Amino acid sequence: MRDGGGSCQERCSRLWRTLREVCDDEGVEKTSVPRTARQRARAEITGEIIAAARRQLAAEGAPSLSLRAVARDLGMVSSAVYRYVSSRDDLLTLLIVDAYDALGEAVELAEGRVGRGRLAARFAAACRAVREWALANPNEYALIYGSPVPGYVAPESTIGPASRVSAVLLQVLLDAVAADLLTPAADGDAIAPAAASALVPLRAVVPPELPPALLQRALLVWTALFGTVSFELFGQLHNVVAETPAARAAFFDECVRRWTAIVGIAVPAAPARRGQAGRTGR
Amino acid sequence: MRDGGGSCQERCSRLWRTLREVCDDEGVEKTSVPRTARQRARAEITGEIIAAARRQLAAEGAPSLSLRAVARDLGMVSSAVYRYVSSRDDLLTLLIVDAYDALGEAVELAEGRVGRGRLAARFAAACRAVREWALANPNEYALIYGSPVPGYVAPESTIGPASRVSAVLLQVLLDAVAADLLTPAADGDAIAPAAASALVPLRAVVPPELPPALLQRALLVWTALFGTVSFELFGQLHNVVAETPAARAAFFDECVRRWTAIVGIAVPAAPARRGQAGRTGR
DNA sequence: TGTACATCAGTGAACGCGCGTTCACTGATGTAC
DNA sequence: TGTACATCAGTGAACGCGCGTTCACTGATGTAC
Repeated sequence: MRDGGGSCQERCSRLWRTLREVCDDEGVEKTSVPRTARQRARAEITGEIIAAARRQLAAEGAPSLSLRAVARDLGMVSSAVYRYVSSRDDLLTLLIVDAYDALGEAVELAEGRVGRGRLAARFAAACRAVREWALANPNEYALIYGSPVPGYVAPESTIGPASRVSAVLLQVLLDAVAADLLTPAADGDAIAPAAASALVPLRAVVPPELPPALLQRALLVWTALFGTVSFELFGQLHNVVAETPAARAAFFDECVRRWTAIVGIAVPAAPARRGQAGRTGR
Repeated sequence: MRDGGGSCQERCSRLWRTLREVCDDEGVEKTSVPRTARQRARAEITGEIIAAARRQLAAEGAPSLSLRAVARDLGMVSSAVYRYVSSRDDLLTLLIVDAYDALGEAVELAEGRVGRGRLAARFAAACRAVREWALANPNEYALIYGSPVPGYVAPESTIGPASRVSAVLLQVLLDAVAADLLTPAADGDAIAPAAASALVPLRAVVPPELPPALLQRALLVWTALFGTVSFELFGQLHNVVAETPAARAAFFDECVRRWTAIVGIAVPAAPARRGQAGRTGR
C-alpha cells in the first residue's frame, strides 16, 4: 500500500478531512503496529500482493489482471493468494483505492508546493498533476476513470479516496471565496432551479460558502479536466492535437488557462508560461 | 450494419463530407447491390453476425465479447464465423465503426431537426443527442469513448466515422461565424503560440474561417461534453448530482447552457427550458 | 441445356491455453495451562 | 520452562469453464465449356 496521505497533516485541506469523516464511518481497519511475526509477515505479503498486482495492471491493463498471474509473480501457488484476498473483485477494489490514493496524493503534493495566496497557480498545479499522474500511470487511470468493469460494483471504501482530487480543487475555490478573489461570471451565472436542486448531494458535503452557481462552474471544470485527460490518454486527440509531448502539454496548459477563467479565478497577467509543463511553481 | 447516414444528403454537413473525403482514401469496399444468392446470403449473415455481436455487447460489455458466443447466438459452429470475420479484433473494429456511425447519425438527425438559424438550439440538440445515445447504449459508448481495449489498435477505417459528431459541432460553429453570431470571449481569447501550433492537425482538416482561438474554445467544449457524459455513465457523479433522471438531465442542460456561452454562441433570453430533456425543438 | 470442375459455407473435432475457486493436506507459528 | 492444542500460511491437485484459432472434411452453389 502506498502511504496514502498520512504525512500531509498540516497541508491537507480541511475539506478533505471533512469528506473523510463523512465517508469513513466504516471500513477503517485500525492499522496498529503489528506485533507477532505472523502479523508482520501477513502485512508484508499483503503489500507484496498489491505491488505485484499493480505491476501487472501497469503492464497488461485491468481486463487481464488475474489472481493466478499475481501468485505466479510472487512464486506462490494460486490458492495461497486467497489467504490474503477473498476474490478477484476484492483485489480490484484494493487497486482502485490504491490508485485513487496515489492520484490524490500526487495532486495534494503538487498543489501544496504552491504559495497559498497564488490561487490560479494552485489550481493549475492541481490540474497538471492530474494529467501527469495519468500519463505516468495510464492503466491505473483507466481503472478508475475509464469504463467500469462489467459486473464489478465499487464498495463504499472507494468513495473516500475518490474524492481527494475534488477536495483539493474545491479547497482552492473556498480559499478564493474567502479571499474575495473570485470574479463572478458577467452573465449567465444564475443557475436554473432544477439544476440547483440536482446538486443537493454535493451541497450536503460542501461548505455553504460555495453557492450552487459556483458549484456548477466547478463541476463543469471538473468534468472538463478529466474529459481532456481521458481524451488524451484514450487516443481521442489523434489527428486533432499534434502528438508530441510538447504540443500536448501546450494544449493542456491552454485548457487550464481557460478553465481558470471559467471557474472565476483571476488569471495573472503573463499570457502563458512556456516550456516544460512539469513545473508547478513560478 | 446500420445504414450509416446515406439518407441525409442535403442536411449532412459540408464539413463531414470534407472529412469523409480526407479519410476515405482506402477501405471503402463498394457495397454494390449483391447479385448471386451466395453474395446475398453472405451480406445477410454478415449483418446477423454484427447484430448478434451488438446484442452481446449491449448485454455483457466489450470485455466479454467473444466470437464463440456470437456463433452460439446464431446457431453456428464457432469456426464458421471465420468465413465472415477474420479475428476477434476484426469484429471489434466492425462494432466500433458501427457505434461511431450510430452515434453520429443520432446527433446529425437531432441537430438536423432544428431550424438552421437557431444556432444555440442546434448546438444544444447535438449535445443532448450525444448524452441520450450514450444513456441508451452505454456499452457501445464505453467501447468508443471508454478505456481502450489493451492490445487492440484501431485501424484507419474508424477515424472517418469517429469524426461525425465533431463535424456536426464544428458545422454549427462555422454557420455561426458565417452569420456573424459568435460573441468573442471578452478577454483571454488570445491563444498561446505553442497552443496554436499544437492544433495544426485539426486546422489541416477544418476551414480557415475557424481561427485557432475559436478551435481551442471548441475543443474545450468538446472534451467537456464527452467528459460529462462519461462521468455520468461511468458513475463518477455518484454522490455529486442526484441520481434521478430528471436531476441528471437538469444538470446536463445547465452544462449545455454554459458550454454554449463558452463557445461563444449567443444564448437566447429564456433562462432554461424546463421539463423533459428529450425535446430538441422549441 | 448438360456436364465437369471450382468455389465457398458450414461442420466437428481438436489444440493449447488461462482463468477463479475449492478442498484436503502439511508443517510452522502462536497460545494456554 | 515445557507440553498440548489451536491457529494459520502455503501446497498441490482438481473441477469446470470459456476462449481464439486451425484443419481436414462434406455438401451445396456457381461457372465454363
